[in-house]
Amino acid sequence: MTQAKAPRADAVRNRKKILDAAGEQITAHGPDIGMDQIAAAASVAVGTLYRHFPTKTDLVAAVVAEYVARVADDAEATRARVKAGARALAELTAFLSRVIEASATDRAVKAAAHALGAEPGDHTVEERAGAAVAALIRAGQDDGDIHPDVTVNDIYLLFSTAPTDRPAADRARWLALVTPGLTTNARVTGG
Amino acid sequence: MTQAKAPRADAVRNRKKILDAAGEQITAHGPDIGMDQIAAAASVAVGTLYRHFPTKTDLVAAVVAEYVARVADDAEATRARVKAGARALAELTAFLSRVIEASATDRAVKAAAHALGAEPGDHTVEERAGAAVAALIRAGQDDGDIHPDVTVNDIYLLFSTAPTDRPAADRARWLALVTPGLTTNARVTGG
Amino acid sequence: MTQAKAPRADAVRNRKKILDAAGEQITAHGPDIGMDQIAAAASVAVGTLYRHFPTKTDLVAAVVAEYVARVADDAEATRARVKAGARALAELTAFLSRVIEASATDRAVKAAAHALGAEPGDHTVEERAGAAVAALIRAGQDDGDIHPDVTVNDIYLLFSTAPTDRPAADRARWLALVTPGLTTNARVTGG
Amino acid sequence: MTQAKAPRADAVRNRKKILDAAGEQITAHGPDIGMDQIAAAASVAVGTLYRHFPTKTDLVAAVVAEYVARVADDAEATRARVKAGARALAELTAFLSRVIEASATDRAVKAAAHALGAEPGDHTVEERAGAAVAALIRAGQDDGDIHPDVTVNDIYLLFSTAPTDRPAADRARWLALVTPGLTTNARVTGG
DNA sequence: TATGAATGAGGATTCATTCAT
DNA sequence: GATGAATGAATCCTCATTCAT
Repeated sequence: MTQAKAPRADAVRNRKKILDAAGEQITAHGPDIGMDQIAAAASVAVGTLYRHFPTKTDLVAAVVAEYVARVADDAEATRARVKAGARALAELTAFLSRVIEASATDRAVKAAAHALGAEPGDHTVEERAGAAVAALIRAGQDDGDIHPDVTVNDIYLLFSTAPTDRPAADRARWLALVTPGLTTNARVTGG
Repeated sequence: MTQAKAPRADAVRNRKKILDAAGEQITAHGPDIGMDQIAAAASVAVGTLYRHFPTKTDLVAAVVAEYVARVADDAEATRARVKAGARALAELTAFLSRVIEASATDRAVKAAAHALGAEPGDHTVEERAGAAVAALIRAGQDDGDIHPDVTVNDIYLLFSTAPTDRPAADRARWLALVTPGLTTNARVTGG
Repeated sequence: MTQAKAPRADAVRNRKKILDAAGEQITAHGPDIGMDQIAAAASVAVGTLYRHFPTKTDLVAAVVAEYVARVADDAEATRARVKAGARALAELTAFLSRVIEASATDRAVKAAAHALGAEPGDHTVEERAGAAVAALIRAGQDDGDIHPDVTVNDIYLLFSTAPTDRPAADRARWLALVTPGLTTNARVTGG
Repeated sequence: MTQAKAPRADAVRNRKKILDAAGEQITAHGPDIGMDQIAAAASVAVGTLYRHFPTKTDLVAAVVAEYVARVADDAEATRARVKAGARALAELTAFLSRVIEASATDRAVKAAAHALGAEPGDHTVEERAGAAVAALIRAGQDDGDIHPDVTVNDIYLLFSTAPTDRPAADRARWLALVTPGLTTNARVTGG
């Protein structure tokens, strides 16, 4: 009913600046980076930072949310490609790989979130990603490539345990070790 | 003649108390737990704590070292069993499982170590574990159970990414997902 | 247009309060006085104190600098008087006396500075004082009152060895003992 | 009446070791050196150190006392030489110089004593030094070399303000500046 | 609304001193 | 008597958060 609070052009701009700076700083210096330093990196005063995010926890949660949103976008794009005919297993693997690479950049963000007990604020985004990944899995299972037991939670489990802070070679090897567990004939007892 | 410098009885006891308390507290409250709190949990004064470990980093390193030593012991016992005729793959998997279960207790300790840049002091222990694991792998490869590409580093990679802070069900599922990558017929292209 | 960044009024006031309190506290209780106590004496929180002076060393250095500045002012005023016709030797002696009296208040500050290895930040002030004193000496030498060998360093040497922590009578006696060394016919062998 | 507590050979030896070590350590690292470190330098345990000196203050006082005793010895030797015919003023000056040189070594000891509010324990020694110096002064006054106003306290005043922590050149210059104040024709008005 | 100064609890660490062995 | 481990108050400093301008 009330008007949607007109311009706020700079407020929006500030929010973005802060979010970016926070991501960079946490990535670069770990979760113990100070709020003052984040503010400085964003060329804002601490007060402004606190106006946008009442708590450090809130800020970190927002950074994580942004990251999750990117993952969700990627997941949906991947699903679209599969719908258009791409092989599901290959796409899923590539998706996993991409996410891990991205995480390697955002390194400590997860740690920060965990350390602060930050709760993901926006469940919508997660559901979006979840739906897309579920579709990918189902497609792969229909192809007969992905093991029937595999669920979305398995993918999350792998995400959350990926060696994002290790060198690229380790990350690649890890993906290679982990992929068989998703495929049809990967069961040990299958031999 | 050979009494080893009389009165170290309580010092030894204290060292143990501190190490245990540190493990518990870090596990329970993360790496940012205060030294005072660890001291209190060990029923010691901070000074005592600092007499045994000159730095928080040193303390955490010691906790990690203790944990690593236990893993090394387990690895050697496992190797012994295999030498005595047990099937290598099954033993290795069980070993992995056991280590992860134990880690679940020590939860944040690794994180603390990493956050503080703690260096493992005693490389001997690591080598001990490494040798035992290498022997296990070789035995499994001789059995034709373990994939020829698998190395000790792979095992470490899995260790370090295990979801130690997740519920038991997740840990079990993770192990199931990851095992195929170690076995002979786990190659995707094998189908 | 040219307002100099509005609201520094209280910051300035606080800086002054801190500097004063620090001087008093160090004077009264020596260099080992705690930062918390200085803060309390200044009616400020420790944080404020650290915002103004990032280190105890910095704070002490600032206190010393303030003191040096006052000395420099006095030196210049004295030179001005001499330029206007006053007798140089008498003025120099009086100046020495005044500085020592002032020092008696600032007592342990020098010790604190030394103990903390505080470096004087503002060499300008020292040069200002040095120039003024040099002029005084030269004038006195032109008068034939001050011994030709006397240099600015001699004055500094006397400053730094003045018994600032002794009762007034001692300080006066010390000045009397030391003055002959500066005058023309003070050479022992001159007799 | 009771026997004088027989041997204690090692106790005596320990006391000496501690005193020496304390002197060295305080000289080298200032008054804030730890008791543990002094104990280590003396190759004793802290407990032993505390058996001999119940308090850090006591220890420092003892170190100072030892130093004062050496000065007293020198003073008496000097008086003896004057009694045997040496010129009093020259001897007094040389004595002053020697004491300052020695002090330069013991540097921070005085500071330590002051910082801890250490009271000189053995007034006998001081009286011994005082008597000798008084005799020297009187002899010089009888010679007509030393100004009639000069007292023992003046000498103490100079002692206590000597630039013991400055380079040798400064110490020499200081002595030159200060000597005229002690001699007969040092009065300004004498010209 | 943005700014940045102020707050003050909390953290790691030190060190004189005590006390069990 | 000697030893050295234990104690714990005290110190310097940091940092999330509040609030006056």
